[in-house]
Amino acid sequence: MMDLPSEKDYLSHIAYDSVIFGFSDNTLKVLIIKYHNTGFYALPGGFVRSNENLDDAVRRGLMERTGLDSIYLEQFYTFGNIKRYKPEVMRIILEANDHQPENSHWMLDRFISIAYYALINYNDVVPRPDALSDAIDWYSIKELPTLMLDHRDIIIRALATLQDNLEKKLVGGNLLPKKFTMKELQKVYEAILGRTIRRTTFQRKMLSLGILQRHEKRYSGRAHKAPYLYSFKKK
Amino acid sequence: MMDLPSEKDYLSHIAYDSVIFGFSDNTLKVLIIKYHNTGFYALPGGFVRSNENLDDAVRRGLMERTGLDSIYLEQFYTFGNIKRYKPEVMRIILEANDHQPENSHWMLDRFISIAYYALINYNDVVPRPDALSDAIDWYSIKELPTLMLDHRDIIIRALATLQDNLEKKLVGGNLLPKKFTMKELQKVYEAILGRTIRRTTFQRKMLSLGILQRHEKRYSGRAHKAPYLYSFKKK
DNA sequence: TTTCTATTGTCTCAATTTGTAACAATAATA
DNA sequence: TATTATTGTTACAAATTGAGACAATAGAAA
Repeated sequence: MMDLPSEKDYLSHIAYDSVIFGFSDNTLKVLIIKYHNTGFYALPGGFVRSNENLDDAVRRGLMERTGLDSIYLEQFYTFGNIKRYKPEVMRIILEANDHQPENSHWMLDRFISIAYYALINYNDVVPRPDALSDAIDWYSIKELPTLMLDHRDIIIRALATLQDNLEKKLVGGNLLPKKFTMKELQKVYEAILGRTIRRTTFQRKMLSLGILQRHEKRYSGRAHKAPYLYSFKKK
Repeated sequence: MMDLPSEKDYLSHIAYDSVIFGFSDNTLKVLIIKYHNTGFYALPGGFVRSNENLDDAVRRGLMERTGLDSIYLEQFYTFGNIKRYKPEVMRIILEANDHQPENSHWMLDRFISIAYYALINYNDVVPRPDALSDAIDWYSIKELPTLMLDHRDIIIRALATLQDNLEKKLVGGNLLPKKFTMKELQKVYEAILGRTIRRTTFQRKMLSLGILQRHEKRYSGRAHKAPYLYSFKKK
Protein backbone atom coordinates (compact mmCIF):
# COMPACT_ATOMS: atom_id res chain seq x y z
CA MET A 1 0.00 0.00 0.00
CA MET A 2 1.33 3.37 -1.02
CA ASP A 3 1.19 6.50 1.10
CA LEU A 4 -1.43 9.07 0.22
CA PRO A 5 -0.10 12.23 -1.46
CA SER A 6 0.89 14.74 1.19
CA GLU A 7 -0.90 18.06 1.43
CA LYS A 8 2.28 20.10 1.39
CA ASP A 9 3.35 18.63 -1.95
CA TYR A 10 0.15 19.44 -3.83
CA LEU A 11 -2.18 22.38 -4.37
CA SER A 12 -5.32 21.84 -2.37
CA HIS A 13 -8.73 22.28 -4.03
CA ILE A 14 -7.27 21.78 -7.50
CA ALA A 15 -7.49 18.67 -9.65
CA TYR A 16 -7.42 17.91 -13.32
CA ASP A 17 -9.26 15.41 -15.48
CA SER A 18 -8.14 14.28 -18.90
CA VAL A 19 -10.27 13.02 -21.76
CA ILE A 20 -7.88 10.93 -23.81
CA PHE A 21 -9.25 10.28 -27.27
CA GLY A 22 -8.14 7.46 -29.50
CA PHE A 23 -9.43 6.16 -32.83
CA SER A 24 -9.89 2.48 -33.61
CA ASP A 25 -12.40 0.41 -35.61
CA ASN A 26 -13.65 3.64 -37.20
CA THR A 27 -14.80 4.71 -33.75
CA LEU A 28 -13.80 7.49 -31.40
CA LYS A 29 -12.85 6.14 -27.98
CA VAL A 30 -11.78 7.48 -24.61
CA LEU A 31 -9.68 6.00 -21.84
CA ILE A 32 -11.63 5.23 -18.67
CA ILE A 33 -10.17 3.93 -15.43
CA LYS A 34 -11.86 1.67 -12.93
CA TYR A 35 -11.07 2.25 -9.28
CA HIS A 36 -9.95 -0.72 -7.27
CA ASN A 37 -12.68 -2.61 -5.39
CA THR A 38 -15.39 -0.02 -5.96
CA GLY A 39 -16.91 -0.45 -9.41
CA PHE A 40 -16.39 3.29 -9.98
CA TYR A 41 -15.53 4.33 -13.51
CA ALA A 42 -13.82 7.67 -14.00
CA LEU A 43 -11.65 9.80 -16.20
CA PRO A 44 -7.92 9.67 -15.54
CA GLY A 45 -6.97 12.61 -13.42
CA GLY A 46 -4.70 13.86 -10.73
CA PHE A 47 -3.36 16.72 -8.70
CA VAL A 48 -0.93 19.54 -9.29
CA ARG A 49 2.32 19.72 -7.37
CA SER A 50 3.05 22.91 -5.51
CA ASN A 51 5.96 23.78 -7.78
CA GLU A 52 4.61 22.44 -11.05
CA ASN A 53 2.91 24.13 -14.00
CA LEU A 54 -0.70 23.06 -14.47
CA ASP A 55 0.01 21.86 -18.01
CA ASP A 56 3.01 19.89 -16.81
CA ALA A 57 0.93 18.14 -14.18
CA VAL A 58 -1.46 16.96 -16.86
CA ARG A 59 1.39 15.83 -19.10
CA ARG A 60 2.92 13.95 -16.20
CA GLY A 61 -0.36 12.12 -15.65
CA LEU A 62 -0.67 11.33 -19.34
CA MET A 63 2.86 10.00 -19.42
CA GLU A 64 2.07 7.71 -16.49
CA ARG A 65 -1.16 6.46 -18.04
CA THR A 66 -0.05 6.12 -21.67
CA GLY A 67 3.75 6.13 -21.74
CA LEU A 68 3.57 8.94 -24.29
CA ASP A 69 5.04 12.38 -24.08
CA SER A 70 4.70 15.18 -26.63
CA ILE A 71 1.08 14.39 -27.36
CA TYR A 72 -1.58 16.80 -28.49
CA LEU A 73 -3.15 18.29 -25.40
CA GLU A 74 -5.61 21.10 -24.93
CA GLN A 75 -7.36 22.57 -21.94
CA PHE A 76 -11.05 23.11 -22.60
CA TYR A 77 -13.00 23.89 -19.44
CA THR A 78 -12.80 24.21 -15.67
CA PHE A 79 -15.56 22.61 -13.66
CA GLY A 80 -16.26 24.47 -10.46
CA ASN A 81 -19.78 23.64 -9.46
CA ILE A 82 -20.35 22.88 -5.82
CA LYS A 83 -22.40 19.85 -6.78
CA ARG A 84 -19.13 18.19 -7.72
CA TYR A 85 -18.22 18.10 -4.05
CA LYS A 86 -18.91 14.55 -2.85
CA PRO A 87 -16.35 13.65 -0.21
CA GLU A 88 -18.03 10.30 0.44
CA VAL A 89 -17.08 9.17 -3.06
CA MET A 90 -13.42 9.88 -2.53
CA ARG A 91 -13.61 8.27 0.90
CA ILE A 92 -14.96 5.04 -0.58
CA ILE A 93 -12.15 4.99 -3.13
CA LEU A 94 -9.49 5.54 -0.50
CA GLU A 95 -10.98 3.04 1.93
CA ALA A 96 -11.16 0.46 -0.83
CA ASN A 97 -7.39 0.87 -0.97
CA ASP A 98 -6.92 0.45 2.76
CA HIS A 99 -6.58 4.13 3.61
CA GLN A 100 -8.47 5.69 6.50
CA PRO A 101 -8.25 9.44 5.88
CA GLU A 102 -9.38 11.90 8.55
CA ASN A 103 -12.45 13.94 7.66
CA SER A 104 -10.20 16.96 7.35
CA HIS A 105 -7.87 15.27 4.87
CA TRP A 106 -7.24 17.51 1.86
CA MET A 107 -8.27 14.82 -0.62
CA LEU A 108 -11.75 14.86 0.90
CA ASP A 109 -12.09 18.60 0.50
CA ARG A 110 -13.84 20.39 -2.33
CA PHE A 111 -12.06 20.40 -5.71
CA ILE A 112 -12.25 22.48 -8.80
CA SER A 113 -11.18 20.47 -11.81
CA ILE A 114 -9.47 21.73 -14.92
CA ALA A 115 -10.32 19.47 -17.84
CA TYR A 116 -8.05 18.71 -20.79
CA TYR A 117 -8.46 16.58 -23.84
CA ALA A 118 -5.66 14.68 -25.53
CA LEU A 119 -5.46 13.12 -28.99
CA ILE A 120 -3.24 10.12 -29.36
CA ASN A 121 -2.46 7.43 -31.88
CA TYR A 122 -4.30 4.44 -30.50
CA ASN A 123 -1.67 1.96 -31.61
CA ASP A 124 1.15 3.78 -29.84
CA VAL A 125 -0.31 3.10 -26.43
CA VAL A 126 -0.56 0.34 -23.89
CA PRO A 127 -2.60 2.02 -21.13
CA ARG A 128 -1.42 1.50 -17.56
CA PRO A 129 -3.58 1.72 -14.42
CA ASP A 130 -2.41 3.89 -11.54
CA ALA A 131 -2.05 3.03 -7.88
CA LEU A 132 -5.74 3.38 -7.06
CA SER A 133 -7.19 1.77 -10.17
CA ASP A 134 -7.12 -1.78 -11.39
CA ALA A 135 -8.08 -1.19 -14.98
CA ILE A 136 -7.83 1.38 -17.72
CA ASP A 137 -9.62 0.65 -20.96
CA TRP A 138 -10.90 2.20 -24.15
CA TYR A 139 -14.62 2.87 -24.42
CA SER A 140 -16.49 4.05 -27.46
CA ILE A 141 -18.00 7.48 -26.86
CA LYS A 142 -21.29 5.86 -27.81
CA GLU A 143 -21.03 3.12 -25.20
CA LEU A 144 -19.68 4.71 -22.08
CA PRO A 145 -20.14 3.02 -18.72
CA THR A 146 -21.85 4.96 -15.95
CA LEU A 147 -19.23 7.39 -14.75
CA MET A 148 -18.47 9.00 -11.40
CA LEU A 149 -19.53 12.54 -10.57
CA ASP A 150 -19.85 14.75 -13.66
CA HIS A 151 -17.36 12.85 -15.78
CA ARG A 152 -19.88 12.08 -18.46
CA ASP A 153 -20.57 15.81 -18.88
CA ILE A 154 -16.86 16.43 -19.10
CA ILE A 155 -16.57 13.98 -21.99
CA ILE A 156 -19.54 15.54 -23.77
CA ARG A 157 -17.97 18.96 -23.48
CA ALA A 158 -14.60 17.63 -24.60
CA LEU A 159 -16.21 16.19 -27.71
CA ALA A 160 -17.99 19.45 -28.46
CA THR A 161 -14.69 21.32 -28.20
CA LEU A 162 -12.97 18.77 -30.38
CA GLN A 163 -15.68 19.17 -33.00
CA ASP A 164 -15.18 22.93 -32.95
CA ASN A 165 -11.42 22.64 -33.23
CA LEU A 166 -11.40 19.95 -35.88
CA GLU A 167 -11.65 22.30 -38.84
CA LYS A 168 -10.29 25.38 -37.10
CA LYS A 169 -7.07 23.86 -35.84
CA LEU A 170 -6.90 20.76 -38.06
CA VAL A 171 -6.14 18.49 -35.15
CA GLY A 172 -7.60 15.31 -36.62
CA GLY A 173 -4.25 13.94 -37.73
CA ASN A 174 -3.17 13.52 -34.13
CA LEU A 175 -5.43 10.48 -33.87
CA LEU A 176 -3.64 8.70 -36.73
CA PRO A 177 -0.16 7.39 -37.44
CA LYS A 178 2.21 9.80 -39.17
CA LYS A 179 1.21 8.48 -42.58
CA PHE A 180 -2.39 7.74 -43.41
CA THR A 181 -4.73 7.50 -46.38
CA MET A 182 -7.35 10.06 -47.23
CA LYS A 183 -10.06 7.56 -46.36
CA GLU A 184 -8.58 7.00 -42.90
CA LEU A 185 -8.55 10.73 -42.29
CA GLN A 186 -12.13 10.96 -43.49
CA LYS A 187 -13.18 8.24 -41.06
CA VAL A 188 -11.62 10.22 -38.22
CA TYR A 189 -13.61 13.28 -39.25
CA GLU A 190 -16.79 11.26 -39.49
CA ALA A 191 -16.29 9.69 -36.08
CA ILE A 192 -15.67 13.07 -34.45
CA LEU A 193 -18.47 14.92 -36.21
CA GLY A 194 -20.91 12.03 -35.92
CA ARG A 195 -21.99 12.20 -39.53
CA THR A 196 -20.89 10.95 -42.92
CA ILE A 197 -18.97 13.18 -45.28
CA ARG A 198 -19.03 13.14 -49.06
CA ARG A 199 -15.79 11.61 -50.25
CA THR A 200 -14.99 13.88 -53.17
CA THR A 201 -15.75 17.08 -51.35
CA PHE A 202 -13.63 16.00 -48.42
CA GLN A 203 -10.69 15.09 -50.62
CA ARG A 204 -10.85 18.35 -52.54
CA LYS A 205 -11.12 20.39 -49.36
CA MET A 206 -8.22 18.70 -47.63
CA LEU A 207 -5.93 18.94 -50.64
CA SER A 208 -6.81 22.59 -51.24
CA LEU A 209 -5.76 23.49 -47.70
CA GLY A 210 -2.19 22.75 -48.66
CA ILE A 211 -1.37 21.14 -45.35
CA LEU A 212 -0.94 17.58 -46.54
CA GLN A 213 2.24 16.07 -47.92
CA ARG A 214 1.64 13.26 -50.39
CA HIS A 215 3.86 10.20 -50.11
CA GLU A 216 4.06 6.78 -51.75
CA LYS A 217 1.01 4.61 -52.34
CA ARG A 218 -0.05 1.94 -49.91
CA TYR A 219 -0.86 -1.41 -51.48
CA SER A 220 -3.45 -3.23 -49.43
CA GLY A 221 -3.28 -6.46 -51.43
CA ARG A 222 -6.86 -6.03 -52.47
CA ALA A 223 -8.23 -5.72 -55.95
CA HIS A 224 -8.51 -1.99 -56.43
CA LYS A 225 -6.53 1.16 -56.92
CA ALA A 226 -4.07 1.80 -54.11
CA PRO A 227 -4.47 5.07 -52.22
CA TYR A 228 -1.69 7.56 -51.60
CA LEU A 229 -0.36 8.02 -48.11
CA TYR A 230 -0.34 11.52 -46.67
CA SER A 231 1.18 13.26 -43.69
CA PHE A 232 0.60 16.68 -42.21
CA LYS A 233 3.25 19.16 -43.25
CA LYS A 234 5.42 20.53 -40.49
CA LYS A 235 4.60 24.14 -39.74
CA MET B 1 -9.53 49.33 7.06
CA MET B 2 -11.35 46.12 6.32
CA ASP B 3 -10.31 42.69 7.50
CA LEU B 4 -8.62 40.42 5.02
CA PRO B 5 -10.75 37.55 3.75
CA SER B 6 -10.38 34.57 6.05
CA GLU B 7 -8.87 31.35 4.79
CA LYS B 8 -11.73 29.19 6.01
CA ASP B 9 -14.28 31.16 3.97
CA TYR B 10 -12.49 30.81 0.63
CA LEU B 11 -10.89 28.10 -1.47
CA SER B 12 -7.13 28.45 -1.28
CA HIS B 13 -5.06 28.45 -4.48
CA ILE B 14 -8.05 29.46 -6.60
CA ALA B 15 -8.79 32.89 -8.01
CA TYR B 16 -10.67 34.25 -10.98
CA ASP B 17 -10.06 37.16 -13.31
CA SER B 18 -12.68 38.79 -15.46
CA VAL B 19 -12.23 40.61 -18.74
CA ILE B 20 -15.23 42.90 -18.93
CA PHE B 21 -15.76 44.19 -22.43
CA GLY B 22 -17.68 47.32 -23.29
CA PHE B 23 -18.20 49.23 -26.53
CA SER B 24 -18.01 52.99 -26.81
CA ASP B 25 -16.75 55.47 -29.42
CA ASN B 26 -16.64 52.62 -31.93
CA THR B 27 -13.95 51.04 -29.78
CA LEU B 28 -13.76 47.86 -27.76
CA LYS B 29 -12.80 48.56 -24.16
CA VAL B 30 -12.08 46.62 -20.98
CA LEU B 31 -12.45 47.50 -17.34
CA ILE B 32 -9.13 47.82 -15.50
CA ILE B 33 -8.71 48.49 -11.79
CA LYS B 34 -5.86 50.37 -10.16
CA TYR B 35 -4.72 49.15 -6.76
CA HIS B 36 -4.56 51.68 -3.99
CA ASN B 37 -1.17 53.35 -3.45
CA THR B 38 0.76 51.02 -5.74
CA GLY B 39 0.38 52.07 -9.36
CA PHE B 40 -0.56 48.48 -10.19
CA TYR B 41 -3.13 48.02 -12.93
CA ALA B 42 -5.01 44.74 -13.04
CA LEU B 43 -8.09 42.90 -14.18
CA PRO B 44 -10.97 42.77 -11.73
CA GLY B 45 -10.84 39.46 -9.94
CA GLY B 46 -11.51 37.69 -6.71
CA PHE B 47 -11.79 34.48 -4.81
CA VAL B 48 -14.30 31.67 -4.56
CA ARG B 49 -16.17 31.04 -1.32
CA SER B 50 -16.01 27.54 0.09
CA ASN B 51 -19.69 26.94 -0.51
CA GLU B 52 -20.11 28.86 -3.75
CA ASN B 53 -20.21 27.77 -7.40
CA LEU B 54 -17.29 29.07 -9.41
CA ASP B 55 -19.62 30.80 -11.87
CA ASP B 56 -21.52 32.41 -9.01
CA ALA B 57 -18.32 33.79 -7.52
CA VAL B 58 -17.55 35.50 -10.80
CA ARG B 59 -21.08 36.88 -11.09
CA ARG B 60 -20.86 38.16 -7.54
CA GLY B 61 -17.67 40.03 -8.40
CA LEU B 62 -19.22 41.45 -11.57
CA MET B 63 -22.23 42.62 -9.63
CA GLU B 64 -19.98 44.40 -7.17
CA ARG B 65 -17.90 46.05 -9.90
CA THR B 66 -20.66 46.95 -12.35
CA GLY B 67 -23.97 46.76 -10.51
CA LEU B 68 -25.24 44.44 -13.22
CA ASP B 69 -26.57 40.95 -12.89
CA SER B 70 -27.67 38.64 -15.69
CA ILE B 71 -24.88 39.71 -18.00
CA TYR B 72 -23.30 37.65 -20.71
CA LEU B 73 -20.45 35.71 -19.12
CA GLU B 74 -18.23 32.97 -20.42
CA GLN B 75 -15.28 31.09 -19.02
CA PHE B 76 -12.44 30.85 -21.53
CA TYR B 77 -9.21 29.65 -19.93
CA THR B 78 -7.50 28.68 -16.72
CA PHE B 79 -4.03 30.04 -16.12
CA GLY B 80 -1.90 27.72 -14.07
CA ASN B 81 1.69 28.52 -14.87
CA ILE B 82 4.05 28.68 -11.92
CA LYS B 83 5.50 31.92 -13.27
CA ARG B 84 2.26 33.57 -12.14
CA TYR B 85 3.31 32.98 -8.55
CA LYS B 86 4.70 36.30 -7.28
CA PRO B 87 3.84 36.65 -3.62
CA GLU B 88 5.76 39.92 -3.36
CA VAL B 89 3.24 41.58 -5.66
CA MET B 90 0.30 40.61 -3.49
CA ARG B 91 2.28 41.64 -0.40
CA ILE B 92 2.86 45.12 -1.81
CA ILE B 93 -0.85 45.47 -2.54
CA LEU B 94 -1.84 44.36 0.94
CA GLU B 95 0.78 46.48 2.66
CA ALA B 96 -0.33 49.52 0.68
CA ASN B 97 -3.68 48.95 2.37
CA ASP B 98 -2.18 48.71 5.88
CA HIS B 99 -2.23 44.94 6.13
CA GLN B 100 0.78 43.01 7.37
CA PRO B 101 0.12 39.40 6.32
CA GLU B 102 2.31 36.58 7.61
CA ASN B 103 4.41 34.86 4.95
CA SER B 104 2.18 31.84 5.31
CA HIS B 105 -1.01 33.81 4.68
CA TRP B 106 -3.17 32.09 2.09
CA MET B 107 -3.40 35.20 -0.09
CA LEU B 108 0.37 35.07 -0.57
CA ASP B 109 0.28 31.46 -1.71
CA ARG B 110 0.30 30.25 -5.28
CA PHE B 111 -2.94 30.73 -7.27
CA ILE B 112 -4.43 29.19 -10.32
CA SER B 113 -6.78 31.64 -12.00
CA ILE B 114 -9.88 30.85 -13.99
CA ALA B 115 -10.51 33.60 -16.52
CA TYR B 116 -13.93 34.73 -17.74
CA TYR B 117 -15.01 37.37 -20.18
CA ALA B 118 -18.19 39.40 -19.90
CA LEU B 119 -20.03 41.51 -22.45
CA ILE B 120 -22.00 44.45 -21.16
CA ASN B 121 -23.80 47.48 -22.44
CA TYR B 122 -21.36 50.29 -21.70
CA ASN B 123 -24.08 52.80 -20.89
CA ASP B 124 -25.71 50.59 -18.28
CA VAL B 125 -22.70 50.73 -16.01
CA VAL B 126 -21.08 53.04 -13.52
CA PRO B 127 -18.01 51.02 -12.50
CA ARG B 128 -17.20 50.86 -8.79
CA PRO B 129 -13.76 50.19 -7.27
CA ASP B 130 -13.43 47.53 -4.58
CA ALA B 131 -11.86 47.74 -1.16
CA LEU B 132 -8.28 47.42 -2.38
CA SER B 133 -8.53 49.60 -5.48
CA ASP B 134 -9.01 53.30 -5.87
CA ALA B 135 -10.03 53.36 -9.51
CA ILE B 136 -11.75 51.27 -12.14
CA ASP B 137 -11.79 52.62 -15.66
CA TRP B 138 -12.37 51.70 -19.26
CA TYR B 139 -9.33 51.25 -21.48
CA SER B 140 -9.31 50.67 -25.20
CA ILE B 141 -7.86 47.27 -26.01
CA LYS B 142 -5.42 49.15 -28.21
CA GLU B 143 -4.20 51.41 -25.41
CA LEU B 144 -3.87 49.26 -22.34
CA PRO B 145 -1.72 50.38 -19.44
CA THR B 146 1.06 48.08 -18.28
CA LEU B 147 -0.71 45.38 -16.36
CA MET B 148 0.24 43.19 -13.40
CA LEU B 149 1.41 39.63 -13.83
CA ASP B 150 0.03 37.98 -16.97
CA HIS B 151 -3.10 40.09 -17.18
CA ARG B 152 -2.24 41.40 -20.61
CA ASP B 153 -2.01 37.83 -21.93
CA ILE B 154 -5.37 37.10 -20.36
CA ILE B 155 -6.96 39.98 -22.25
CA ILE B 156 -5.36 38.89 -25.50
CA ARG B 157 -6.74 35.40 -25.04
CA ALA B 158 -10.15 36.75 -24.09
CA LEU B 159 -10.26 38.76 -27.29
CA ALA B 160 -9.24 35.76 -29.36
CA THR B 161 -12.05 33.72 -27.80
CA LEU B 162 -14.52 36.53 -28.36
CA GLN B 163 -13.52 36.71 -32.02
CA ASP B 164 -14.08 32.97 -32.34
CA ASN B 165 -17.46 33.13 -30.65
CA LEU B 166 -18.69 36.23 -32.44
CA GLU B 167 -20.06 34.43 -35.47
CA LYS B 168 -20.49 31.05 -33.84
CA LYS B 169 -22.59 32.18 -30.91
CA LEU B 170 -23.70 35.60 -32.18
CA VAL B 171 -22.79 37.31 -28.92
CA GLY B 172 -22.12 40.76 -30.36
CA GLY B 173 -25.50 42.16 -29.41
CA ASN B 174 -24.62 41.91 -25.73
CA LEU B 175 -22.39 44.96 -26.14
CA LEU B 176 -25.29 47.12 -27.36
CA PRO B 177 -28.58 48.37 -25.99
CA LYS B 178 -31.61 46.20 -26.68
CA LYS B 179 -32.38 48.13 -29.84
CA PHE B 180 -29.65 49.15 -32.25
CA THR B 181 -29.11 50.01 -35.87
CA MET B 182 -27.39 47.77 -38.37
CA LYS B 183 -24.50 50.19 -38.54
CA GLU B 184 -24.01 50.06 -34.80
CA LEU B 185 -23.93 46.30 -34.90
CA GLN B 186 -21.46 46.44 -37.74
CA LYS B 187 -19.18 48.74 -35.73
CA VAL B 188 -19.20 46.22 -32.89
CA TYR B 189 -18.17 43.49 -35.28
CA GLU B 190 -15.43 45.64 -36.74
CA ALA B 191 -14.08 46.58 -33.32
CA ILE B 192 -13.96 42.96 -32.21
CA LEU B 193 -12.52 41.56 -35.41
CA GLY B 194 -10.14 44.45 -35.92
CA ARG B 195 -11.02 44.96 -39.57
CA THR B 196 -13.59 46.73 -41.66
CA ILE B 197 -16.55 44.85 -43.08
CA ARG B 198 -18.39 45.53 -46.31
CA ARG B 199 -21.68 47.13 -45.43
CA THR B 200 -23.96 45.40 -47.89
CA THR B 201 -22.55 41.95 -47.29
CA PHE B 202 -22.85 42.41 -43.55
CA GLN B 203 -26.45 43.55 -43.78
CA ARG B 204 -27.43 40.72 -46.07
CA LYS B 205 -25.71 38.16 -43.85
CA MET B 206 -27.28 39.40 -40.63
CA LEU B 207 -30.76 39.59 -42.06
CA SER B 208 -30.47 36.14 -43.64
CA LEU B 209 -29.65 34.58 -40.27
CA GLY B 210 -33.20 35.32 -39.17
CA ILE B 211 -32.17 36.28 -35.66
CA LEU B 212 -32.96 39.98 -35.86
CA GLN B 213 -36.31 41.56 -35.18
CA ARG B 214 -36.89 44.78 -37.10
CA HIS B 215 -38.53 47.65 -35.22
CA GLU B 216 -39.34 51.30 -35.92
CA LYS B 217 -36.89 53.68 -37.58
CA ARG B 218 -34.62 55.90 -35.57
CA TYR B 219 -34.51 59.52 -36.72
CA SER B 220 -31.13 61.01 -35.93
CA GLY B 221 -32.07 64.58 -36.98
CA ARG B 222 -29.50 64.50 -39.71
CA ALA B 223 -30.03 64.85 -43.41
CA HIS B 224 -30.25 61.31 -44.62
CA LYS B 225 -32.42 58.23 -44.62
CA ALA B 226 -33.22 56.98 -41.12
CA PRO B 227 -32.10 53.42 -40.30
CA TYR B 228 -34.32 50.76 -38.79
CA LEU B 229 -33.77 49.64 -35.25
CA TYR B 230 -33.24 45.93 -34.61
CA SER B 231 -33.15 43.64 -31.63
CA PHE B 232 -32.08 40.03 -31.25
CA LYS B 233 -34.99 37.66 -31.22
CA LYS B 234 -35.57 35.74 -28.03
CA LYS B 235 -34.64 32.10 -28.42
C1' DT C 1 -40.75 74.46 -53.13
C1' DT C 2 -36.95 72.55 -55.16
C1' DT C 3 -32.33 70.94 -55.02
C1' DC C 4 -28.64 68.81 -52.70
C1' DT C 5 -26.09 65.63 -49.48
C1' DA C 6 -25.32 61.70 -46.72
C1' DT C 7 -26.86 57.39 -45.58
C1' DT C 8 -29.76 53.27 -45.89
C1' DG C 9 -32.02 49.20 -47.95
C1' DT C 10 -32.12 46.37 -51.81
C1' DC C 11 -30.91 44.47 -56.15
C1' DT C 12 -27.75 42.73 -59.79
C1' DC C 13 -24.03 40.45 -61.57
C1' DA C 14 -19.40 38.41 -60.95
C1' DA C 15 -16.37 35.50 -58.36
C1' DT C 16 -15.74 31.87 -55.35
C1' DT C 17 -16.94 27.85 -52.86
C1' DT C 18 -19.53 23.72 -52.21
C1' DG C 19 -22.69 19.84 -53.65
C1' DT C 20 -23.24 16.12 -56.80
C1' DA C 21 -22.30 13.04 -60.14
C1' DA C 22 -19.55 11.16 -63.79
C1' DC C 23 -15.44 9.11 -65.38
C1' DA C 24 -10.89 7.42 -65.99
C1' DA C 25 -7.08 4.97 -63.55
C1' DT C 26 -5.60 0.98 -61.24
C1' DA C 27 -4.57 -3.31 -58.20
C1' DA C 28 -5.69 -7.55 -57.66
C1' DT C 29 -8.85 -11.59 -58.95
C1' DA C 30 -11.53 -14.61 -61.89
C1' DT D 1 -8.33 -10.51 -70.78
C1' DA D 2 -12.42 -9.23 -68.38
C1' DT D 3 -14.14 -8.05 -63.80
C1' DT D 4 -14.55 -5.68 -59.32
C1' DA D 5 -13.80 -2.33 -55.84
C1' DT D 6 -11.78 1.77 -54.81
C1' DT D 7 -9.27 6.06 -55.76
C1' DG D 8 -8.09 10.58 -57.92
C1' DT D 9 -9.79 14.01 -60.84
C1' DT D 10 -12.87 16.57 -63.60
C1' DA D 11 -17.27 18.75 -64.96
C1' DC D 12 -21.28 21.07 -64.04
C1' DA D 13 -24.97 22.78 -60.91
C1' DA D 14 -26.21 25.10 -56.72
C1' DA D 15 -25.25 28.06 -53.08
C1' DT D 16 -22.66 31.67 -50.98
C1' DT D 17 -19.98 35.78 -50.98
C1' DG D 18 -17.76 40.00 -53.11
C1' DA D 19 -18.42 44.31 -55.22
C1' DG D 20 -20.87 47.80 -57.10
C1' DA D 21 -25.11 50.21 -58.71
C1' DC D 22 -29.25 52.38 -57.64
C1' DA D 23 -33.47 53.99 -55.67
C1' DA D 24 -35.43 55.78 -51.27
C1' DT D 25 -35.30 59.23 -47.91
C1' DA D 26 -34.43 62.79 -43.91
C1' DG D 27 -33.11 66.82 -43.35
C1' DA D 28 -30.28 71.16 -44.94
C1' DA D 29 -29.48 74.51 -48.40
C1' DA D 30 -30.96 77.28 -52.17
